[in-house]
Amino acid sequence: MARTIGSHGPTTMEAIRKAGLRLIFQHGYEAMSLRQLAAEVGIQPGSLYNHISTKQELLADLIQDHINDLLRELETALRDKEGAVERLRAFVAFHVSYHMTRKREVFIANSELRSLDPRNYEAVVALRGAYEQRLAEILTDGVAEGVFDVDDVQVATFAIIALLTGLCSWYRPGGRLTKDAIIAAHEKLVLSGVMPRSAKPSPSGRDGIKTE
Amino acid sequence: MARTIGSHGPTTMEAIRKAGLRLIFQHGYEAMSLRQLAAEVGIQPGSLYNHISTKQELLADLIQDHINDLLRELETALRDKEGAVERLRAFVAFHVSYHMTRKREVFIANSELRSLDPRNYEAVVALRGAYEQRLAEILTDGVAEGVFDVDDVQVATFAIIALLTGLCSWYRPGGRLTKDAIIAAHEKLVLSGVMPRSAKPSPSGRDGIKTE
Amino acid sequence: MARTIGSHGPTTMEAIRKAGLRLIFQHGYEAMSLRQLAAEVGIQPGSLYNHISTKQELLADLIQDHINDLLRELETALRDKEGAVERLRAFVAFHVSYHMTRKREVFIANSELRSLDPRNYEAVVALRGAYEQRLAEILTDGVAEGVFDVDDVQVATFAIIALLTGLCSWYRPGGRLTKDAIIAAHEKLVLSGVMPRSAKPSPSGRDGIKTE
Amino acid sequence: MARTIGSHGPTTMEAIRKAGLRLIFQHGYEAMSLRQLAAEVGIQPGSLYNHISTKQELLADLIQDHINDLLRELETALRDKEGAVERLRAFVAFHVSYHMTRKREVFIANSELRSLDPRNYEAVVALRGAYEQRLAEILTDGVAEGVFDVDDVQVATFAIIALLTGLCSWYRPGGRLTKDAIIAAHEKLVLSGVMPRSAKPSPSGRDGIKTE
DNA sequence: TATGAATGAGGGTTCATTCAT
DNA sequence: GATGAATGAACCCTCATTCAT
Repeated sequence: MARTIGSHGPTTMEAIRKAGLRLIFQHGYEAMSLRQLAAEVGIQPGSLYNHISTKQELLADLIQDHINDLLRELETALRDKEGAVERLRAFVAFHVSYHMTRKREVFIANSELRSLDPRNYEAVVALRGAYEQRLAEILTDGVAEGVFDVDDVQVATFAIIALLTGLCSWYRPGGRLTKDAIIAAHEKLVLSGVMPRSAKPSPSGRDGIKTE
Repeated sequence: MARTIGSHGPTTMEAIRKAGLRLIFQHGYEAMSLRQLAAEVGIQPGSLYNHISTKQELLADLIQDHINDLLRELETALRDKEGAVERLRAFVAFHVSYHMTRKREVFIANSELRSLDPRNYEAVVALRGAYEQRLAEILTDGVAEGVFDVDDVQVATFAIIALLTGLCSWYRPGGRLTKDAIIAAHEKLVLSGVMPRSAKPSPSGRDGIKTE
Repeated sequence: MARTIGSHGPTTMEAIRKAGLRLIFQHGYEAMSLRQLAAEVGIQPGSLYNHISTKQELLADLIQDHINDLLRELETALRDKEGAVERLRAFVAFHVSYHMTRKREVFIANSELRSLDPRNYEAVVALRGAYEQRLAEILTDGVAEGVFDVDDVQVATFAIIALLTGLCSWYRPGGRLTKDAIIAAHEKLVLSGVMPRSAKPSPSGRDGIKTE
Repeated sequence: MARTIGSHGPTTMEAIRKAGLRLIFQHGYEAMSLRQLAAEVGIQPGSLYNHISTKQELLADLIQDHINDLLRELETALRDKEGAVERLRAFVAFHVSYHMTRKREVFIANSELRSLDPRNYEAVVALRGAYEQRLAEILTDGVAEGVFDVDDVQVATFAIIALLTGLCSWYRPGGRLTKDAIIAAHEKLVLSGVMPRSAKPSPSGRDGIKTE
C-alpha cells in the first residue's frame, strides 16, 4: 500500500522501537502482539522482521539500550562530585530526573525482566547490579566519612532505589508538581533518611516553582 | 494427583489459588496458561472451570482478597496506636511484615493491575487508594502535630509505599537478615526521612506548588 | 461405554492418520499443511493437537508403525521357510505383496526420511537396516549353499530392495496385471538375477494375465 | 535468462543452479527456501529474481536440463551398439554411470516431480517416458531375438529402472567399491535377470575391487 | 545487477473456553 | 467433579515475490 514519503529504513526501525516502548509499557510484553505493533507502525506484521529478529530481541534491545544509557549518564552526573552527601544528592537528582524523562524504559526494564530469556536476563541483571553498586558505594563512603548513619547498606540501597523507581508508576508529565519540586522532595527524603539526627541537609538551592 | 478422600472440592480450589499465585508471580498473568495451572494442580484444563469462572476472575479474586486482607489487618495493626510517630512506626512494621509474609500477592497486586479488566481495575484501585490514604493521614497528622517535616504529603506517601513495597522484589526468606532486622531498618529509614532534623520543625522555604 | 456415532475419540485419531497418510503421499510432508489435514478430517486445525503432539511426531509415528509392521510381518512370512531359494522367494513375495497393499506407507517411509528429525531418523534407519539385513542373510546363505551366484551381497541387497520398492511408484490397484502376476514376475526377475546360469528357477505355475 | 559474455551473470546463475541442486537434494524442494538459496549464493533473496523467474521455474529448469542430458547421452551411449544383449549392457552401464555422476539431479528428477506444476510435470513425464521406452524397446527386441526371457516387458522395464535408480540413494563416492565394480555388478544382475536359463552372460572382464 | 523494505498469505502451534459424557 | 475433544481466534514467524532505489 501507499507508504509515507521519506527514507523508510531508519525511520521504520525508530518507529518500531517507539511504538514497542509504548505498547509494552501499556500492556506488558506478553500482552503486546506483533500485530498490534505492526499496525501502530503502519506496516504488515511480517514486515517487522526486516528490522527485528525476534519479539524477544526487541525487548532485550530496548532494555539493554536503556540500561547502558542509564549507566553512562550516571557516570556523567557523578563526575566531579565530591563527598558522599553531594554524591548522594547528585545520584538522587539524576535518578529521579532520568526516571521522569524515560519512565517507560525504566518501567519496562523493571517489570519485564522476567520475560527475558536467560542469556539476556543475565546480561541485564549484571548491568543493573553495577548501577546499584554505585549507590551502595556512596552509602558506604558516607558511613565511613561519618556523614551517614545507616544500619544496613544493602537494605538501604534497595530501599532507596525502590523509592526512587516507584515514581515512574505515578508520575505524569504536566501534573501538580514541577520536576524540580519532585527532585527536591526526594532529595530531602533520602538524605534525611540516611543522615544522622544531629546533621542537617544543606539546602539544595532550588525552589521548585515552575517559572516558565 | 493424590486425592484425599472426602469432599476434595475446597482442596482443589485452594490448590488452584495457590498454584495460580505462584505461576502468576513467576511468569505473569498473561504468560501463565490455564494448561500450566491445571497441570500444576493435577487436573485437566477443562476441569478448572468447575472452580473458577474465568482466568480473569481468578486474577481479580486473588488481588481483591489480598487487598481486603491488607486493609483489614492494617486496621488491626493501627488500633489503639496513638500519635503520628507511633502510628507511622506501626504502619511501617505492619507493611513490611505483611509484604514479607505474602510477597507474591503483593507483587501481583502491584504488577498485574493492568491485566484487570476495567470493572475489576476500578474496584482494586479504589481499595488501594484507601490503603494509601491511611498513610497520608498519618503523615498529615504528624505535620500538624509538628513531629513530621514533609514538604509534600502525596509525594512522601508514594515514596514510602514504594520503598516498603520494593522489598518484595528482593526479600527471600532465610536470607542474611532476620525479619525483625529488616523491619527495624525500614522503620529507621522512614522515620528519619520524615522527622525534622532538629527538635523544632524547620521551615522548608519551598512549597513546590505550581503557581501558574 | 459404547461409542456412538459422533463420539469422535479413537475415530478422529484414525481419521487423522489416514488422511495424513494420503496427504503426505500425495503432496509430501513439507507440502502438507495441518490446515489441509484438519479440513480433511473435518475439524479445526487446533483440534489436531488433541490427538497429535506435533506434525513431526505424526510423521514419525506413521513411519515407525509401518516399519514395525513390516518387520513383524516379514518374520511371519519367513517362518518355516527352508533353504535360501525358498526363503528368497518368500521374501520377494512378501515384500511385493506388502508394498502393493500399503504402498503409501512404504513410499513415505522411503521418501520422507529426510524430514524426520535426527532422533526419529536414527531409530527408523536402524529398523530399516534390520530389514535389509534379513535379505542380505538370505543372499549370503544362498551363496554358501551354492545356489546363488552373487558378486557383492551388499550391492545385490540394495538393488533387489530398490527393484521391489520401485513398484509402489507405478502400481495402481486395478491395473492391467493381477497381484499374483506381479509377484510372479518379480520372483522370476530376482531369482534369475541371483541364481547361477546352470540352475533353473522352478516354474511358478501362474501366468498372471487377468482373464476377466 | 539470456547470458551475455563478459558479465558475471553466468557465474551467479551457475552458482544458483549448483546451490539449488544441493539444497533441493538435501532438504527437498518444498523445504528449501529462497532465503537459504540466496544466502548460499551470497546475495539477497530479492536478487535471485534477476536470474530466475520463479522458484518453480528453477526446479523445472534443473529437472528438464537433466532429462535432456540424460536422453542425449543415452543416444550417444547406444549408438553403434548392435544386438539386444549388447544394447542392454550398454544401457545399464550408461545408466549406472550417469546416476553415480549426477546423482543429485537424478534424485531430484525422481522425487520432486510432484512439486512441478501441471505443465512442467507433463513435459518431464513425457521425456521420462521416452527414456523408459528405450529400455522397453531393448527388452522387446531381445525377446524377439530369443535372447531374453521376460514375461512382462513393462514390469521388467520399471523394475530395472528402479533397481538402477535406487543406487543414487546409497552410492557415495569413495565408498568400498569402484565405479566399474558397481557397473559390473549391476550388469550381471540385470542380464541374469532377463536372460533365459540356457544362455550365459559374457564375462565383463573387470573385477572391480579397489586395490589401492 | 544488487539491495532492502514491503507485501499478503499462510505456516505450525497455543490459547481460553465450552460441553457432552 | 472430572474428562477429553472440540472450537475459533490469535499467536510468532517464514514464505515467495515485488519494486523503488
